[in-house]
Amino acid sequence: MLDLSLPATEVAPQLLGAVIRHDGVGVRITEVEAYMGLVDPASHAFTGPAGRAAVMFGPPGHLYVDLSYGIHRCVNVVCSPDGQASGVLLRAGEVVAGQDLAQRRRGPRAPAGKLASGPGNLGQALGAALTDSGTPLGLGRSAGTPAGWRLEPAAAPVRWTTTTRIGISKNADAAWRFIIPGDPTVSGRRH
DNA sequence: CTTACGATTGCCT
DNA sequence: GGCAATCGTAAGG
Repeated sequence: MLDLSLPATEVAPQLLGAVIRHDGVGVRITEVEAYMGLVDPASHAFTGPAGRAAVMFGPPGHLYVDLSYGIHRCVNVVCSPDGQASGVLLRAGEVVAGQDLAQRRRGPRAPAGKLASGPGNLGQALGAALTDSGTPLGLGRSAGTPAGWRLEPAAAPVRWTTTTRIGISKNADAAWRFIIPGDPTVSGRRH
């Protein structure tokens, strides 16, 4: 049973194999990272609830979308109870619905099998915008609502392993990256 | 108000 | 393997 009010390090492995859907595209998640708020210098919430990180301190089950390097939209799932901040960054996945739309968003040169590999690419494939930050994430299999954000928990637990996180300089030793080993859509180093 | 800096990507050598 | 692109924040004057 998926409980987003748990700390991100607990939630992260449970998101592997889950499917996130938005605006016509569905992605089966294969790579995530946990960010632990006030106790994690690498987290955007490390400096407190001001500014962009405010949503991270809000209730769990909402989105936190961040602009990276001026270009890329990174999609996070807010975890921990209201008032506490932690979140799971979705880094990569396999497009399982809306292939054509995802390909159009990523451009004709993007490899068809890696439309959502890498945090920026995943955000682009899903059509994530900065204004989606703070949006509630619908939980469970979509009954009929085609629009909006939905998260379908994994049907069965998947095998996973941990590594250190990618592209950060602070708290770089924490093994808070979770991947499905051997999956071809995982970005960057595979261990 | 001004400046420096990324939870990255893709093109170049 | 190296590096430029690009813009919302956060930090500093």
